[in-house]
Order: sequence, then structure tokens, then C-alpha cells
Amino acid sequence: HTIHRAARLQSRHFVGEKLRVSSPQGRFAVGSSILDGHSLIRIEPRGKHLFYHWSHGPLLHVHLGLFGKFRRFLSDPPPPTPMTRLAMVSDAATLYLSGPTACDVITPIDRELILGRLGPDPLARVDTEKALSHVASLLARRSAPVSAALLDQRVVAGLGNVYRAELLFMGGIHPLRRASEIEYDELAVLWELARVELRRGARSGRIVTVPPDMVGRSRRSDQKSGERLFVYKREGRPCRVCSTEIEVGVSANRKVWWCPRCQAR
DNA sequence: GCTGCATGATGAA
DNA sequence: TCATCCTGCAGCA
Repeated sequence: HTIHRAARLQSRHFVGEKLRVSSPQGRFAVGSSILDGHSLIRIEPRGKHLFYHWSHGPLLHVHLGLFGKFRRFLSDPPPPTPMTRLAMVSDAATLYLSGPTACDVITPIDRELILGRLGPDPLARVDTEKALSHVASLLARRSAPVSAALLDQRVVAGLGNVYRAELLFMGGIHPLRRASEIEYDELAVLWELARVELRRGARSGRIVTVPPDMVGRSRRSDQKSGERLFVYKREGRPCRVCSTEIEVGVSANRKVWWCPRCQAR
């Protein structure tokens, strides 16, 4: 959701413009010099990846990873912090990027290779049947938990640790069930939930999964995170649906949360 | 000021 | 499965 939102908001101010590109931090000095002074044609989001297409051919590839952050300024930008990897400036707007896992100038072939490693993106215009059959065929061969499969970008592109926990809750699926045990119908529900919830996140800029009429019922300590979620980071607290204590475990090296009653094994 | 933690991915073991 | 890379901030003293 972060990436699709970024693409939409940045396109507004930077596409079609000749941009000044630099690297205050210095770690992207060579790459930025290749892009500096050229026109941005299009910003393409795919899963957690962003591809910036330029008039002279090369592409800028950005992946935020765990720490990456964009900062946009429409007027009076502050000077970039020393950690600013990339600065992109048009007459009307300034964009700073810090902490990305990837910020590289790549070729169209490199882009193809990256796209080839990604499963269907629920926020992209993809054929539902095709997407589901791709996911289903990968899941069918896995004995690992379904929650691990959902984080694998080759299976589905764009889901992270918050969404995997929330979508599995909404789908009534226990995260530690084997991927191969997931029925096609359950998968179809998960896919639709992913489309709806990611779109909601991309619109609002934050992850909110509980329905609007349930927001406000939660405790103050839930609001601190700024997110309204069913299970993520709520271990030991009552399920918002059935009041059973939320449990926590580990899958694919990441914490995962579930309601033992709403998500029967 | 220090520590630990986080909405991620990779490559070695 | 684990270490590693990338940063910022909350919670401490």
C-alpha cells in the first residue's frame, strides 16, 4: 500500500518534469548523476518495488525495505538530512529518500528479472483467475505454513507482516496451517481481502483493517500505533470479535498473531 | 546517551 | 535458520 500510494502521489509532481537528482549522503552519487537533468516519464509500482522510467532509457529502482522512507515537500523543503540517499527536485516539489534497501539505476532487462521474481500484485490490474491459479499452484507444493507463503514475494507481491496476520484473521485461517491444505475457496477469499485492504491502505496511507463501525471501540493503547488492527501486535489482548486472547508465534522468522477461536486450526 | 525493536530481503550455512 | 544490511525512534537511565 505504501508503494502504490507513493507512486500515485509522486507522479503528480514529478512525472513529465526535468528533475535535479542528487545524493546528499553520497551513496547514490554515481546513479544520481546518470539521472540528473533528465525527464521522468512514469512511476510504476509493482509489489514492494518502484520503477521510475526516464526519457533517456535507464530506470531507477527503489525498494524501501524495513527502514526506507520518502519525504515529500511541495514548498519550502528543509535541507536534506545527512542520511538522505536520494534527492529529486522539480520546480514545484522535492522528494527525499532515506534508508532504502534498494536505490539503483537499472536497465529494462534488470526490471524484467525483478518482475519475474514477483507473484501477482493484488493492486495491479491482473486477471483474478490467472492470479489465483499461480498462487494455488505454488501453495499446493508447500508444507510450510500458509503464513510463511504469504510473505514470499514470489507467491504474492506486496504483502508484509501486518497484512499477512490481518488477512489470515479476516479469512478465518490459522497462520500455522500448511500452505498445501488451503482450499481454493479460502484462497479466493484471501485474494479478495488483499485487494480490498491494500487499496484501503493505499488510499488512507495507513493500515486499517477493522471496519469503520468497529473503530473507536478499541482501547487507548491500541491507538498509539496509529493503526486499527484485529490481531497484529495484540497478543494477550481480547479478540475484537470473540474476546478470546490473541496468541503470537513465529513463522518465516517473523512474529505472527492470531485468534485461536476465530482462526481454528 | 544507550538499547532494542520494526510494516524487509538476501545469501551463506 | 541465521547473520547481515539499511535507519529512526521509543523507552530507558
